[in-house]
Amino acid sequence: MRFQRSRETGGRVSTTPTVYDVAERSGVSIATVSRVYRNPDSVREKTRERVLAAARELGYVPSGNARGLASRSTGVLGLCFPDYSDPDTETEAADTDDDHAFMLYSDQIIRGMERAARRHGYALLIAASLKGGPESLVAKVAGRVDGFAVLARTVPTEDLDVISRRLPVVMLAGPRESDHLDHLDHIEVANEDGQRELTRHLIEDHGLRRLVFVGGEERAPDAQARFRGYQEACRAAGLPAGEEPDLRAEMMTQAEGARAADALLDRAGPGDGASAPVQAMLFANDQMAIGALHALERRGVRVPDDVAVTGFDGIPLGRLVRPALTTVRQPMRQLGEEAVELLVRRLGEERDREPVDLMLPVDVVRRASCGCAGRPAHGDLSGAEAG
Amino acid sequence: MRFQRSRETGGRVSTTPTVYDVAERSGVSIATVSRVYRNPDSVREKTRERVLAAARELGYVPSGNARGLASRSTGVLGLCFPDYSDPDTETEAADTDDDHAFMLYSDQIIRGMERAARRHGYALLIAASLKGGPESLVAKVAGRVDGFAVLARTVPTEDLDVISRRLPVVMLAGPRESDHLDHLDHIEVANEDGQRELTRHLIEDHGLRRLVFVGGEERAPDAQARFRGYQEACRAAGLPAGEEPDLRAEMMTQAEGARAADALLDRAGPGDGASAPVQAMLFANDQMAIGALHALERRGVRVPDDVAVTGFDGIPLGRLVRPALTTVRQPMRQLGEEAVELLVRRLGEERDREPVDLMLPVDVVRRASCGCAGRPAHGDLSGAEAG
DNA sequence: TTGAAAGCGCTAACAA
DNA sequence: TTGTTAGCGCTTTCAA
Repeated sequence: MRFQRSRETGGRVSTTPTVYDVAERSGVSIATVSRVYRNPDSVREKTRERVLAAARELGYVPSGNARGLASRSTGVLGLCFPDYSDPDTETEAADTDDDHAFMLYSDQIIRGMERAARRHGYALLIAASLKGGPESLVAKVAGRVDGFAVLARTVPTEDLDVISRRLPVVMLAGPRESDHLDHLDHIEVANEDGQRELTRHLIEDHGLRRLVFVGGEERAPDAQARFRGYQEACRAAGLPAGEEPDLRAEMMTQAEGARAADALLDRAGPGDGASAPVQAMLFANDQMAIGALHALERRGVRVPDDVAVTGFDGIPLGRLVRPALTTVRQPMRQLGEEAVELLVRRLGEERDREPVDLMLPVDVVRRASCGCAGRPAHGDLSGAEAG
Repeated sequence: MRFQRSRETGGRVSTTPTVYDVAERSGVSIATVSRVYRNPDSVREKTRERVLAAARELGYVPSGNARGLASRSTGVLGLCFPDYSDPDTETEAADTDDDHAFMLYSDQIIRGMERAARRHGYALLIAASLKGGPESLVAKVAGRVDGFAVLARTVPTEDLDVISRRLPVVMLAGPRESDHLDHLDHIEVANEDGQRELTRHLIEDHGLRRLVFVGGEERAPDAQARFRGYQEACRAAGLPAGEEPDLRAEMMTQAEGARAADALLDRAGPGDGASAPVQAMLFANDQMAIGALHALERRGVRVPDDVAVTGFDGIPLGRLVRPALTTVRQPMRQLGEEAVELLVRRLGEERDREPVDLMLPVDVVRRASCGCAGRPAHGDLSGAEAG
C-alpha cells in the first residue's frame, strides 16, 4: 500500500489527477485504468465507460513521462539540427517576402521525418543547437526519444559516441565523421556525383572552359565533396583544376557569395580581360550563388551572357531569383523519410543489423543562370525549367 | 534501500546505465550524480569530474522521462496540427518541383515556434493528426510537454477541454470554438480585415463590379470570416453580396478551385455574355485560386485581362504561378512565435492571467492576377511585387 | 558539500 | 476480466 496521497478526493486540493484518482473515483484498480488507455479491449465495456467518465470529470491526462519510464519507450523520434539561419537573410524584420520563400534544409528534413514518423505512429521532437546551452543539445533530446537523427556536425562527436551506444542514431549528410562513429547508420547525398555532372554540363553542353569554384571551409565535408566532383569533371575534360577551390567561404552565406564574385571579378583585372575572363562561377551552395547574382547585377555583369553561375542545394529561392539559378537539388525530404525508416527498423526487428550507409542520388536542375532554359514566363504555371 | 539491481556492475549484463551505476562507479551517492547534471556548481569540482568520467565510460544519458516524472516538467513545448496536405499536390511521386515550392502553413508555424522555443530553452514536439489513432493525438502530445499549441479544429473540442484544465494550451487561428474553451489563450489572424481590404482594392482601384466569392465549408471559421470581409466590402461599395458564398468547396484544394472556376464560367453561359460576365473570382484560399488559374488557362480565359483572380494565405507557390497570385498574406511564422511567448509566460509568472485573444494583422499582396504589377522578370532578383 | 530515503505516475508480470 | 505489487530512473527534502 502506497502512502496516503496528500489530497482529499472531495476536498479541493487541486493536484493533477493520476491513475489513483481515476481508479478511486470509478471503483476499480489502477491497473484497470491503465488498461483502458493502453488496450481498451481488454476491459469490459461497462467498466471502461465508468473509467473514462471518471477521467473526464477529473481532467485526467496520462503522464507521458511516467508511461515512458515504466515502459521504456516514448513513441517519439528526434531530430537535432544546427542553427542554420543565414545571418544575411535573417533580418530583424522577420516576415519579409524573401524570408517566406526561403525554406531551408532543415524544414524539408523536418517535413520528411514528420511524415514518415506519423506513418509509424511516432511523434517528432525537434531541437536546434544553441551554443552554450547548459546541457548538450543531444543529451536533452536523447533522453526523451526512442531514437534520433542528427545533421552532420551539429553535436560534438564525443557526445554522439556515448549516446549512440544506448539508442539508435542516424547521421544525416556529410560523410562518416570518424571511425569512432562507425556504428551509426548514415545517410548521405551524392554531392560528388552531382557537382561532377553539373560541371560536365557547363563544359560539354555550354562549351565553357574557364571555370572557377568557390568552396567552403576545409572541414565542411559536403563542400569538399562537391569540390572533388568539380575537379574530376575538369580533369576528365582536360581542363586545369587546382588542388584547392579558387576561393573558400566560411559561412557560405549570400554576403560571402557576393564578396567572392567581386573578388573574382577584380582578380581578373577590372574591365576587358588582359587575363582571359572567367566564363563560369560555380558555388558550393545556392546561398552564395544567389549573393553572387546580386553582386554581378550591381556591377553590370550579365548572367549568363557574360558569365554562368551555378549553385548547389536546390532551395526554392533559387527559382525565384532572376536569372533563375541552375543548381543541383538535394532530396532533403527523402533524407528525412529514410532516416525515420532506418530508425524504426532498428527499433524493431533489425536491432542488431550492421550499420548501413545510404547514398541518395541528386538531380541537376538546369535553369537560366547557366544559359539553359528561359521560356517566357507568361502562361507558364509551374515556373520555367529545362530538362 | 532499494532492492539489489539485477545486474553485476562488472559482469557484462548490458542494461542502459542509470544514476546508480554512475554513483557506484564514481563512489558517490545518486543524489550527487543528479546534482552534477542539474546544478554542477553545487558539487566540488573534483567530485564532479569523477562523476562525469564514470558517466562517460558507462555511456550514461539521463532519462528525460525519469527527470520529467520527478520534477514535473519536461522542457518541451508541443504543436498539434491537422494533416493538411492537399491531396491534389501530394502525389506519390513525392519530390516534384511543385511540391518543393509548396510550403504549408504548418511549416511556417513550426519554424516560428521552434525558433521561439529555442530562445527560451525549450524543444518542440510536433505531431500531426492521423485519423483513427488509438489514443487521441492530443493525449499523446499533452502527456509529454509543458504546454502546447493546437491549430484550430485539429482535435476534438472535448479533449481540449479536459486537457486545458491541466496545462497551458493556446489555440491558433480560427475563432474561439465555443464557450467551453474560453479559458484557452487564443491567437487569430485578421481574416475579415484582410479579405475586406483585398475586395475593396478590386472594387475601388481596379473598378471591378461583378465579383464572385468561392468559400469553404460553413464550419470552417477562417473561410467564413473571409467571406464576411468580402460581404462588407461589397456592401460598403453598394454592390450586391448574398448571404452565402457563390460557391463552397469542401477541402479547398486545387482541384476544387479548378472545378469552381469551370462552374462559374459555365454558369454565365458559354462564350459571350448574355448575362454579364464575372470580372473577378475571389477564392477563400490560395490553393483554390491556383487551381482556378489552371482551369482558366485551359479554357483560354486570360487572367487578369478577362477576369481577375485572388487567393488568401500567401503560400510561396502563389508567387511562382503565372500570373503571380494576388493574395492576403498570413503571418504564420509570427503566429508560431507568439504562441510560444504566450505559453512560456503562462508557465512562468503569468500562471493565472486571464486568457488573452490576440489578433495578428495581415498584408494584402498585390501581384499580377488582379491586374497589378507585372514588371519584367529579368534583372529583378526578388520577384516582382507591387506595393 | 554530500547522503538517505521517499516518492513522481505509470506499466507489467503474476495472481486471482 | 480484474487486482496486487514491484519497480522504471530520477529529483528533492531533510539530515549530516
